[in-house]
Amino acid sequence: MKGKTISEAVIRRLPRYFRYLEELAEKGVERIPSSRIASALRVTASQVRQDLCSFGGFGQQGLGYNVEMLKNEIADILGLTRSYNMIIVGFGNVGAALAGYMGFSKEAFIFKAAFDIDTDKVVPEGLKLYSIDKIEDYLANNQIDIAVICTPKAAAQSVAERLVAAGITKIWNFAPIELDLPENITLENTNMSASLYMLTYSRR
Amino acid sequence: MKGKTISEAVIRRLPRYFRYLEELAEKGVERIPSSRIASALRVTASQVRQDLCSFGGFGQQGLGYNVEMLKNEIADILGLTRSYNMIIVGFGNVGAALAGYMGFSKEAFIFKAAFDIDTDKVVPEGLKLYSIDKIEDYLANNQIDIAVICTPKAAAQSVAERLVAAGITKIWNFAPIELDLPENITLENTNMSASLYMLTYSRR
DNA sequence: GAAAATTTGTCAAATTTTTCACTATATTAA
DNA sequence: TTAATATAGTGAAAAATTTGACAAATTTTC
Repeated sequence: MKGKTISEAVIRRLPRYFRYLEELAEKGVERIPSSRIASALRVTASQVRQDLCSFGGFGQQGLGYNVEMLKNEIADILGLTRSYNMIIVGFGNVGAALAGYMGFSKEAFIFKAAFDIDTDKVVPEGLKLYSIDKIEDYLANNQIDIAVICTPKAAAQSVAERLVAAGITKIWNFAPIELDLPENITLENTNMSASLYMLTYSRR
Repeated sequence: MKGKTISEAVIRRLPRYFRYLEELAEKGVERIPSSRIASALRVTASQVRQDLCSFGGFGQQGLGYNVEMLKNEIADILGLTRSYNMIIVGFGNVGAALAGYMGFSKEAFIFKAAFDIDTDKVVPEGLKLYSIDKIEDYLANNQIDIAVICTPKAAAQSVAERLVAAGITKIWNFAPIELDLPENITLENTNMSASLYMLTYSRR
């Protein structure tokens, strides 16, 4: 299926493949068959092959896939080969957790600054904390790719509007509210509850 | 479509409907048409109607849906009308963020205890912190519905196995690793990176 | 070196999901 | 009271996704 555009469904699975391949690479695994990827991720081997084939087919019949090669290919598709400057707005528990989170690569995602009402909070080495009033100033003088909203629900919409007005086009929202923003803004919501509800919902 | 089983795709959207309906209810909105739900959630009105209809059709032609009624119905489907006792294993940034998170209803989800190597950490009022060695003891004496894993990557698999051995069947995993657990364990992964990667991936 | 085993790539079928188009019902305005 | 408007429910078409099956390529075994 080379040359075709990669479908939404495939893209959504890429982060999982990527993370698993990172794990394998760390362990020094060099090659892996689709069947093992499948069982680790609880999907079918056919799906893994179909997915991987949709952007090129890097496997080798009889052998499996080259872990390093596949990992790099996926990183490239996901845009992880460059770096992104980020700011966090609202430095409460969630903001602090993100700033300290070890799950994403430190090279690709650079937390430049955090903004909060309380500027006396303790922040990790290297991160600067400013008053939330300074957002516009800061954005006028610094090139920022992604803004993360971790404010309480009540503040989220107005903060989002200010960010957009200041030129931000990619927003990662952790506030538990549906933001109403222009179509051209790329908005990703991380609804922590959603995943939890899948545990309380009992299938069948 | 009454009577039919609710499809996977619909279930995954229910938490979003639910959160939006909570918002509306808070604002005192009594009725809402599918078209408004659709634009708020950036989906089509047709999909909203189809989804809601799949578990009963609580709307009224010409009028829209009753917010309170719909919210309760979804809460019921998602299993949010009872409460769940939870423990957090690994009380770092992420564990602390969850314990303090305001996004999910405090009635339904009760954080009973946290476990960490360092028992001197500060925990919120009402939550007890134990040494991670005490997990088995604790689970033998307390009825717990859901365990949340927030340990570093390296500890996650072994912690998960201990939880399963101690009788836990529902695990919410925040550690950035694919856990390998028996089929009968309900496992939900929250991969914080996944959502972020959707921002760095540029469509088209 | 031949046979057996492994494993990908890929086509096509099966299934699921989404969208469309229209009917029925309710409300509002004239 | 009637016409216009708004809106849910629903069957069916369309689109997207997943699964199954198998040929082709490669490695391993004997």
